Amino acid sequence: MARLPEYLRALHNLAETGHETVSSEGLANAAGVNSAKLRKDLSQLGSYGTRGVGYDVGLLIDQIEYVLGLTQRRAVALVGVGNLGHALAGYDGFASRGFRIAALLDADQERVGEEINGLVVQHIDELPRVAAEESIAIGVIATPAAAAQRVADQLVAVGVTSILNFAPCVLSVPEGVDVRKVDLAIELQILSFHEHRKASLTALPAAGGSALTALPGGLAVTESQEAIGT
Amino acid sequence: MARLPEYLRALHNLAETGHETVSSEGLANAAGVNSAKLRKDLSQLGSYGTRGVGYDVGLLIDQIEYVLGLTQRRAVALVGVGNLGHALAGYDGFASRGFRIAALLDADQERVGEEINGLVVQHIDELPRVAAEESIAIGVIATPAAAAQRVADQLVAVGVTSILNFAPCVLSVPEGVDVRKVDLAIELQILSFHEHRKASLTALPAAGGSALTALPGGLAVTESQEAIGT
DNA sequence: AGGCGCTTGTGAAGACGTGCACAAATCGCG
DNA sequence: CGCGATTTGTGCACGTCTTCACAAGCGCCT
Ligand SMILES: NC(=O)c1ccc[n+]([C@@H]2O[C@H](COP(=O)([O-])OP(=O)(O)OC[C@H]3O[C@@H](n4cnc5c(N)ncnc54)[C@H](O)[C@@H]3O)[C@@H](O)[C@H]2O)c1
Ligand SMILES: NC(=O)c1ccc[n+]([C@@H]2O[C@H](COP(=O)([O-])OP(=O)(O)OC[C@H]3O[C@@H](n4cnc5c(N)ncnc54)[C@H](O)[C@@H]3O)[C@@H](O)[C@H]2O)c1
Repeated sequence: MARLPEYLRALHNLAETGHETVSSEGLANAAGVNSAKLRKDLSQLGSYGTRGVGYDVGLLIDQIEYVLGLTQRRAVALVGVGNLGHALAGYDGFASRGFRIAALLDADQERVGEEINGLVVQHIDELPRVAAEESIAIGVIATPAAAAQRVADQLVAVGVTSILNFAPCVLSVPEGVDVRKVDLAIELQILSFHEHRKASLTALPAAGGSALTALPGGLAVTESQEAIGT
Repeated sequence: MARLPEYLRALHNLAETGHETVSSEGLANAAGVNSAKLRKDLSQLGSYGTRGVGYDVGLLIDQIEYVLGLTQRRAVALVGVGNLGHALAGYDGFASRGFRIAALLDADQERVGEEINGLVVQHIDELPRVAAEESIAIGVIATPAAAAQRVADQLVAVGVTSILNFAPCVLSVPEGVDVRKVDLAIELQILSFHEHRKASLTALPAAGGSALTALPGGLAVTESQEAIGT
């Protein structure tokens, strides 16, 4: 389930604020989901809370971290140390959430040798050696779109089976390799769509427009968070 | 539909490579989705292709851009010009996809006055004035999680109804305000989950483990892209 | 003009996710 | 020890999304 990491983050927050147990409703609130959904997710997971009491925060954290495979600190290789790559390399949120940036790689000789956050940028051709030394589990692509497919192929070639792609393009990978994409422009465009929809609704409260102007009203967008509490 | 932006990007690619028309199958491939799904999405949209030929690329781009509300170049305010904020401010992919970064805001006096990409960082207290001047449509939050809710409140107070949040926390906003969240650690954790699942499957090909080790096999994660072609 | 191949648009079936509502279980307290 | 308050786990129904499959439509070639 894609919501498990969200629960995990909320649980860590709760643990830091001293809570030892939490009810499904409390955790659901903290994670921004329905309590029934949360209970169903957690029951799928096999972990058990105590009826009448709730869930043991520490136990649940361990359970979720186990299922997510976070018991081992996975090594991440970051390819493309440009504008975005720098920000990612300097981000401490990875380390605190179960990951270790094990290598920074770039094709630009100008960048090779640069040190960021205690790591030295290496040339992309070093990838096979680095992968062997560090047993890279996840590859992050932060290169321009034109280079992304090639980098993906290189990552796959050295045995990486999970890729996080920031370049705005679709990657072709062999079966068994997982790709997740983050595209900021797409996120903005989805927001823009909602803006447009909202504008159309207020401007034309009682239908009337052409098929085109009336259209945006009925479309749905998933994965969004709208209007949670106040 | 959340897939429209993906189609749009693929269409722009096709337009640049000289294609004038495209079949649903061709576009579906380029966007990494099923062709039937794509046709259904496009028919929902009301735009029409020509049977036996396909879709007119230029026309379809116009249609989708209209529905997404990209005919007007929306103004974006970026709050939190730190590690990540710098990368975003320096990113040219926004401008080319229908957006204009209209303001950079930060609470740190040290950062106020700094110029990035032709824009000067202003103090967050200037937000009301900036919003009035630039008619901000979308707010991007790139501050630490602890400040995110406060910033969101400030954005809402000046009339922003769409927020893109990079801070790892859930935001409470009034009804009618849309929030989308991007959390890189969550993306990595989902990949880690898949790694774990794959490892469990190869290690225990014929069941046998405890309930816990057997569990990761049956869980699904949406929004991912797995094994598309080769 | 007619037929043929190709492509769209869509009906229907199935899979999937969501949320309600309630029984079962546990704890605390009298 | 028993009862009530509380909370989990889940059966069920409903709506949505996905995919297949095919009829209808269009253009081209003869
Ligand atoms: N900067 C952002 O905020 C941002 C936001 C969203 C998406 N993106 C996307 O992220 C990607 C990177 O953006 P950026 O702003 O950092 O670009 P950038 O040009 O600053 O950095 C790209 C880096 O990749 C390196 N590179 C190029 N080809 C390579 C190869 N074959 N192997 C290894 N390294 C290679 C370059 O040397 C450069 O250092 C782009 O696809 C962009 O669309 C960036
Ligand atoms: N750097 C990354 O690659 C990365 C990746 C994923 C998520 N994030 C998240 O993005 C956020 C920012 O990360 P960062 O690395 O840029 O942090 P950062 O500390 O480098 O930058 C945060 C900036 O926000 C400013 N700020 C703080 N409070 C503010 C307020 N109330 N109003 C306006 N500005 C305020 C600070 O002055 C600072 O400039 C964090 O929540 C982080 O978890 C960052």
